Amino acid sequence: MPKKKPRPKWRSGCPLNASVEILGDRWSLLIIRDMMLRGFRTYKEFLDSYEGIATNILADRLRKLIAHGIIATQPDPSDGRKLFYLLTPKGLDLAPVLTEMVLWAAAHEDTENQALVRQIQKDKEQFLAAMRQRWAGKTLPSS
Amino acid sequence: MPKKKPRPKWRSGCPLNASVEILGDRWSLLIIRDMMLRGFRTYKEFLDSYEGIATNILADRLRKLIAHGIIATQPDPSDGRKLFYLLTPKGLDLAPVLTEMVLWAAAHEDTENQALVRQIQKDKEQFLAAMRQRWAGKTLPSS
DNA sequence: CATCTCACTTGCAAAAAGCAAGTGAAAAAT
DNA sequence: ATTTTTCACTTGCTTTTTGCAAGTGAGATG
Repeated sequence: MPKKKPRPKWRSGCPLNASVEILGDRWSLLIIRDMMLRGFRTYKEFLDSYEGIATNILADRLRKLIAHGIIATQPDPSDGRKLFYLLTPKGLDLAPVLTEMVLWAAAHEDTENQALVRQIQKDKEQFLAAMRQRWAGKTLPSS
Repeated sequence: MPKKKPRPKWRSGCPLNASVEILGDRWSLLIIRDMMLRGFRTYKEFLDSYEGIATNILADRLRKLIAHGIIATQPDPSDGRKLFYLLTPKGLDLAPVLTEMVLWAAAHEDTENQALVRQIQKDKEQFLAAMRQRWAGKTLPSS
């Protein structure tokens, strides 16, 4: 039988490079933020998010995040038009990355949402534990 | 007197968005990795790094990192052609971000450099402390 | 003093991002 | 029941960014 993983062929084997190739653009992490911290689940919610992603870019990023096993979809049982996008365990594991990026920007740039920032600063580990708790039993398998 | 900060005008005030606007591309964090973990300091070293950044993109990213106060330059006293690029304290503060991105990719993708990964996994805090130690007295002020 | 190295710049093609408008299936309103 | 609205997209087009190849000028090296 053929290979299961036909080599995603990264530019290099460096783990940081892999992260950058998957997440290194101006939108992917914001979509994950909206899911993880704001509880957004539908296309429309992401589209209406404050930064204003274009609809074709959103569709593309959702496709790529699904392809990378970071998010997955579930039909809304009560509305045949709607699709729920939810994190996979791999996607939830991005919480520490987002957390550190929030702390870095809060420390060095003029940003808002100081409530969240102080909560993280107060106890990072318990913030992450709470996040995992919020998502317990809600993540989806990656396809 | 005029305002010191004439509003960098982010897409939003969210700290994660600020991080993404500054670092969200396919090269910036790799340059910082090369400086932080590999001790690269010159244009040529970055240019010859494995992933193969194009020279015009490298020049552009270095300019932007300087503009954001993440790196700064210092002339080589023993060679008038050479310029040393070094991290500022703000740049060094990206260590936790890089660290978490390395751990995430190592956990979920097929990557190399398991020696580094295991070192980080064994004791993240002492890894970061060692990094700060390595850079103690070597960071530059941001212009 | 000719050649080489270093840190870039320039010009152009290709790829990606951004914008506006459109589509089809399903739900809601009339 | 039929029109209208909502939802999750797609399509077409323009602008911006990326990538590649070649070139430049100041400074070092042989």
